[in-house]
Amino acid sequence: MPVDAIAVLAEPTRRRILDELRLAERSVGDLVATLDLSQPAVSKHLKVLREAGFVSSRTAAQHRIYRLEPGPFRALDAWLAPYRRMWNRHLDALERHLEES
Amino acid sequence: MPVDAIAVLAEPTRRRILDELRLAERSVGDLVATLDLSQPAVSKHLKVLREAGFVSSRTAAQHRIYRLEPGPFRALDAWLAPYRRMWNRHLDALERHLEES
DNA sequence: CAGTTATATAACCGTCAAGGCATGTACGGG
DNA sequence: CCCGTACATGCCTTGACGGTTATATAACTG
Repeated sequence: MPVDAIAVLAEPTRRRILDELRLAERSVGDLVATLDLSQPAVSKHLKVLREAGFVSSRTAAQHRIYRLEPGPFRALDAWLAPYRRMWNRHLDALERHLEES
Repeated sequence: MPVDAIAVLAEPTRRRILDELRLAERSVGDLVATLDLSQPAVSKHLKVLREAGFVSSRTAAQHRIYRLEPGPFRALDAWLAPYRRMWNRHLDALERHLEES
């Protein structure tokens, strides 16, 4: 991975942007309006998200439309997988315990 | 959530600690040895992980044994869920495309 | 209970990243 | 073409965070 996907997600504002984009594509201006943040700040976060592969942009007239890209989310899911196995073991143990009682 | 679980995971050293603990419980000294980091640094990371619920500790003689706790991992998985739906839609679209060809 | 081992905390420092303002750039409309 | 709109970039300040050294606390050991 070129940049650290999890570190990118650590920023709450960036997660808010992703939540917005999960619902629909958005222009930068749209995001500025809904996030109540300065336009440069939003653009900078979008740059970080873009370089980490979380979003892509296309130019539509004088607007830039941003959309989600699934790749890094899948990478995060893959990172989580071994831990998921762990908590499934916990669940199994709990089930066995419940069956015994 | 009291603390931001994703921000806690943003630190590479903390992820290394979690990777170690995924394999087995470890004392602080064990972690210091395998991570090649000062003992205070490790203790501070463990404190952050503890307060975020990623690990718990028990006292065994003069050692403190740390172990993973699944809770925050499950929370992260839950956060990821709506995005997982998104990339599954992508997969569905890809499958339809392949069927058509 | 004095010394030693294992871990936690304190104080300090350097770095880095997020935000604001000012400015640059690109694109369209008149 | 030139102006206005939409967005990006540069610069600066500030606050949060990770690391180190030094010190405090806790628990076993003889």
